Amino acid sequence: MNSPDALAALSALAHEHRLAVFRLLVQAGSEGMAAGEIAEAMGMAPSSLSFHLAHLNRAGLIAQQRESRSLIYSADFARMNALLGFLTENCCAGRACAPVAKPAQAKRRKA
Amino acid sequence: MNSPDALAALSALAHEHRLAVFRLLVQAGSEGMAAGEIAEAMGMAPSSLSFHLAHLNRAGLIAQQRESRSLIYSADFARMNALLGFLTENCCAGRACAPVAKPAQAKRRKA
DNA sequence: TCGATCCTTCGACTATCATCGAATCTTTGG
DNA sequence: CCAAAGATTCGATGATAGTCGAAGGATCGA
Repeated sequence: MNSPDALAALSALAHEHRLAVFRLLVQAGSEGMAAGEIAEAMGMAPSSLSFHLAHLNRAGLIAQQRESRSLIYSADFARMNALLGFLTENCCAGRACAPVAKPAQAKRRKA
Repeated sequence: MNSPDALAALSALAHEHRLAVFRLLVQAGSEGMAAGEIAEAMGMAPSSLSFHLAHLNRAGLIAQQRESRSLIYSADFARMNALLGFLTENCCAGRACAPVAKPAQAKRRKA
């Protein structure tokens, strides 16, 4: 992942409602959720939610798929993983900034 | 790290200039950099930079330390690590963010 | 085809962010 | 104490984000 993409992803997650929506979709798993379900769960106006979903979608963090009259949204785990990779590489400079890192254990890790 | 803190950190990093500043400080390591040096490296007005540094500081991502007339800023790796931990835990739902997701079951309400 | 459902787009409004010069604060050397 | 250096805070301005009702596009059942 490059800087502009990471920036887009960060910007998408850097909002209370969008972060909550994304976490909801993460919990929903690969099955995803319909826009209406999300709106109800979040208690927000459909048009407002749509705005945020579009934002997350542009950043590539969620995918959209039509199923009958409903639009199903689901989290893109690969994209999220790529973001974590970018942050680890570029914002930790090879230091012990690994996600869920064990205490600094130099080279050999004992299981 | 909790949601509000993660949100503050994400919001701080979700800006082109601030992300660049943070990466610069990460490269600078524990030694840090003076505000003036950063401003010159970034090519931005001192007051603008100060605005962004304050933002990063509020989010806990950087630390401030006076050294004579200069103010030295340095990246807080522990904080960054905490952010990565939050994202991994809360935005990957223990799936280790694997591109290959888990079992799918299609049991959705029809329209 | 028609009406209902589901969702997005549009339009207008408000709130917050980003920028930068000028003024201000802190520290230092003499 | 005074002047200079290094940064921040203030103030004004332009730009962007977020909200939500109303209107419009897509799909389905009958």
